[in-house]
Amino acid sequence: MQDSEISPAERRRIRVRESIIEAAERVFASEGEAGLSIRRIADEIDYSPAAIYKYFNSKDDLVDELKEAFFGRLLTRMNDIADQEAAFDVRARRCVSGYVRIAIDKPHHYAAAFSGLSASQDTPHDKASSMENTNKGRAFAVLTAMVEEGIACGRFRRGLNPVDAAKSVWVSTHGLAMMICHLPDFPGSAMMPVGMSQDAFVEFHADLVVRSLEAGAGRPE
Amino acid sequence: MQDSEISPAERRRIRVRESIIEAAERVFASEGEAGLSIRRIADEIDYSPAAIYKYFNSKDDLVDELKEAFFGRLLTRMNDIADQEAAFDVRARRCVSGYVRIAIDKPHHYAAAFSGLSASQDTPHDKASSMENTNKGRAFAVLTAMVEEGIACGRFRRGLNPVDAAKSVWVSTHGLAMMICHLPDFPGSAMMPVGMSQDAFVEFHADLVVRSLEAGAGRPE
DNA sequence: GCCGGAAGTGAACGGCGTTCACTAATTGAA
DNA sequence: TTCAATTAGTGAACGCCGTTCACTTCCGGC
Repeated sequence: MQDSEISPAERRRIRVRESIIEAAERVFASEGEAGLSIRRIADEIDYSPAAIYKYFNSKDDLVDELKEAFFGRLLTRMNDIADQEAAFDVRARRCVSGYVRIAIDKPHHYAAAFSGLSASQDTPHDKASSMENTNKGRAFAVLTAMVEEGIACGRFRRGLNPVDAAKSVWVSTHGLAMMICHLPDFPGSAMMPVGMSQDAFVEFHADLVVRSLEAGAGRPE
Repeated sequence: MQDSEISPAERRRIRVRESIIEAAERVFASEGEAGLSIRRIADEIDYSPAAIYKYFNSKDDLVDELKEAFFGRLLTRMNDIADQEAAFDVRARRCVSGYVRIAIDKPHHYAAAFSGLSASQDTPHDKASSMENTNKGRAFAVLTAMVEEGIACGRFRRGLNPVDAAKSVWVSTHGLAMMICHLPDFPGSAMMPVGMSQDAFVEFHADLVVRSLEAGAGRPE
């Protein structure tokens, strides 16, 4: 709370640390993980490469911090959507399309955030630590709550396990996000007459994803 | 047709080329794109690194060939499923779960096959070349045909554009495949009581994906 | 037997992450 | 104010990487 508590030395340290992250973020956003090197960051902030290691243990640690920050922004967006005053169907579809739009905004970030498979490897899910404490986990919780609301209000099928259903929704949404990250002009990159615009396809897909949970006379359970 | 047409020299060349691909495939499957280096392949086949460049213009070219071969196997699998004699619903769901199972078999291959964004960058979709001629494109065509059959036989909503609907299905399937590639124990890596087994979740997701296209009294169009 | 082209090589270039011995600066205590 | 101890920052190096190039060696056609 009181800034007087922290010394000038600490303040300087924080400033430098943040300048590293800023530089990394800048390079990352424009050139992706491939274009991001310790030496490049060092150039950007006029330090020697070795200096970075006084602030981060490894490049992976640094990149992990970028990812977690990205999930933080994603979480904020998800919460914003969940808190909107709108019909349930609208909010539900916006959960999907809003999520995808974040990937469209920062494709390099999104793709990278889901690339590493180390997180659950080094600590093989020792407690319930893998989720719950991360922004990724919290964003998923927003989705689960949305599904629960849908079941409670009768829009979604009773008997659906909210966690599993939320996973399925997440996965379907993730798929579109990834596809757009890797094939930047995705709807249009497959097949001939281009079909819809990207925006229209995102809405279309969001509709289908929500539909997959809806109660209907088609077939029950 | 006649083997006598090709000279011993050509035959040797082909043998070496294939030994390179074999070695690459081996390393790739076990250690992923990160563990695959020209020097490593050279070690594996007892050649110098420079020798590889007599057979491939670049590492990217080599990797592209691995990817295309992978899509070839995926296409075979998709065709097998489409040709099965089974109720439409069963085949439709198997399209999804079978696709995902390939990603489970060869996660490194699957993830890598969708990582690069170069393919549509260098030739910015000059003709209709980006698809149609690739195994990826042909696999997608199988999916589109499946959707068309569903519409024709009344299981899927009339008015659905088959290409767009197939894209949505593909994307949802791709999402699960990717998730499993990156978080190897995916269903279970999110939230507490683990829920279903991976197999069960794949089937569950396949069902939801197919449902999203189904005709039902819920809401029309 | 000879020659041209292909196959294969070793050394090098520039870039990468990372480490380490080192200097320069800052701080807290005497 | 001075001095020791801690910290920030550096330059050079190590071992990787993809790629190139001059070079030798080998093989097939004359």
